[in-house]
Amino acid sequence: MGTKQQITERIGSLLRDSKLSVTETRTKILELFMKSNGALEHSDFEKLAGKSFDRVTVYRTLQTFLDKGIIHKIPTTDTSVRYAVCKSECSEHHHHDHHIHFKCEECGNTICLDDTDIPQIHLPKGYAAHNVEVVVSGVCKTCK
Amino acid sequence: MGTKQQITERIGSLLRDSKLSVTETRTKILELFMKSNGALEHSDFEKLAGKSFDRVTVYRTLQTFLDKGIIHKIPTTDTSVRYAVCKSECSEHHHHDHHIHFKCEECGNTICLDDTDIPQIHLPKGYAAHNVEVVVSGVCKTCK
DNA sequence: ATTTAATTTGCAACATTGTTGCAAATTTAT
DNA sequence: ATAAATTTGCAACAATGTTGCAAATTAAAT
Repeated sequence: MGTKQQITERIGSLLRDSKLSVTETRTKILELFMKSNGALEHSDFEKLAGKSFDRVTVYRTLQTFLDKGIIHKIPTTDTSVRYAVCKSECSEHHHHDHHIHFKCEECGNTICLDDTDIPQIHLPKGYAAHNVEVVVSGVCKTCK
Repeated sequence: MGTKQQITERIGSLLRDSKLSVTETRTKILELFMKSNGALEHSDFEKLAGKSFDRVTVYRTLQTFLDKGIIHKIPTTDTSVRYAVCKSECSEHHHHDHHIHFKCEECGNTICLDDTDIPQIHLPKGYAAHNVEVVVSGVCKTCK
């Protein structure tokens, strides 16, 4: 993972690569993503960081990160929107974050399974598939 | 599909089978589900039915239908919650609504693909899968 | 068919979540 | 160091979801 210093530097590069100003809020939000080993939703930022930044700023920051391909959304069956950081190969125009997601029913954590194959889906005649989203729920490694 | 009379009768049976009172609101909401050939979200009911019933009643009715296994939720990457009617074999305790979902990027419609196989996912060691949700997006039959 | 009991509905009030405009503060470029 | 551009926080608002309770509707019992 590296020292705090190193992490901050890595986040700085990530932001500069995406042509974004390196601000305190953006750095802190990315730090929270890196610390948590799972997906985060909006309300988590308030819980994790208290009132250190404004709700509006969080919304705007997450939207910016989405636009730049730094994070991606994970489908849910409730009203919450969950986000996770993309792998380094992702960019604004080219996403390599095709992977399945796993939600643990015990700890509630959602993680990206990068090394698990995305299945081939054999659709009925006449349908064209552009994207396949898979969310598996069950019990994760650590909760077992 | 049958006459309006027949549909109303079928909905009545469905509700009675689930041990629910047959009310105007419930009947009308189920009618809307049957008419639409796709998933519906909360706001659709206000659009489709105007102010014929209260927002609160719609929320409560959808929750009741979920509890009884009459409808199920479909995962999305936004804050909306989409619902679709379950097949007849579903009940409060035993759900057979395991199927994948397809969202058309053209018409925005989400449908259940009942005859498409749910893929086997080979998870990393230590993970146990209880449920697999698949949402495919692309272009549907009619929009092609 | 009436009456009674149980359930459902609609209203009001509130809580949570997400959005927009704009001035102040911060960051980047000169 | 200064100017330009961007980002942030505040206020105000809009949309979405929840709860308690009285009135209305539905189901059950006579």
